[in-house]
Amino acid sequence: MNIGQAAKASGVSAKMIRWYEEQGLIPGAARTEAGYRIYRAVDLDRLRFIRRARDLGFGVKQIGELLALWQDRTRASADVKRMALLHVEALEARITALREMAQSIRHLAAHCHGDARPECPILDGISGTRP
Amino acid sequence: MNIGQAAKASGVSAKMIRWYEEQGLIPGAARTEAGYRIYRAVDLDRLRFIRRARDLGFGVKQIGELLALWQDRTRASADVKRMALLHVEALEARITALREMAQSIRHLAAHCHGDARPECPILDGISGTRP
DNA sequence: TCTGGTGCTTCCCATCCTGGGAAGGTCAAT
DNA sequence: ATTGACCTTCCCAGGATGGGAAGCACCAGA
Repeated sequence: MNIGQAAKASGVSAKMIRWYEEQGLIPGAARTEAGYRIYRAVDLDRLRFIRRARDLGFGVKQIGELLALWQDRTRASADVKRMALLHVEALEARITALREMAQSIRHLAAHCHGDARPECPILDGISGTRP
Repeated sequence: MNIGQAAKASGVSAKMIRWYEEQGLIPGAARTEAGYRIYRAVDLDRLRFIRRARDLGFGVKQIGELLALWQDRTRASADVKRMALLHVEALEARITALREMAQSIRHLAAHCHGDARPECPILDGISGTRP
């Protein structure tokens, strides 16, 4: 299977497959004589794992750790759970930050007429004219 | 006022001040004969504006637009409000995505014993073993 | 006046993940 | 044999920030 087919089958673009290989997230693929990368079904499992982990917001480094845990038949589920919950906390921190931004802007916007007049509490708020 | 003092007074690091200048967000500062950038009080206003806008999650391009609106005494407040609410929507989209990630992980983790045993629904979920 | 410490300058690198595109080689079907 | 789709590597971009190096400028104290 060529990289393009592996990309379609796994949902990871060919570009990203090459990049994950470069980052050490997947082992260097076998090559044909012409230099084409060759993938087998088992490689697709790993790619799909990576894609799902990415969809869950894990970073490359964490995905590496998850892959190691996945391959380690003797790992304790506690190790995985700890990683997962730490990641949830990180996500929640980002959510909180974004929510505060949105709330601040909504607050400013609530006082803005939003008509043809130039007076604008939003710009006043950002500029500090109206603290 | 040197760039270091402007940085302290505005809350924008010297590095970022240079970068904003390069990006066209602030006009090229005047220079001493030795090449040092010179800032005046009015420049600080602009820097503080940028910092607050950044704190609200606006990107460089949007901050440029906000600055233009800020300087334009004849703009309609509706224009500003539209931008602000669009940005709120963008923030909410990101929040939603992050919340879905966190929720998915929490769901997987809820079924994970988190003890010394190797069985782990989290890894099963990511790998697709347990769809 | 010399000197040391601090601050300024530019330039490069790294992050984190993704995509675009160029130049050139390969494969398979016509 | 030609063509079109696919592969290879390499470079570039983004968006915002920080680290650090090499070299020059400034100021206070001896």
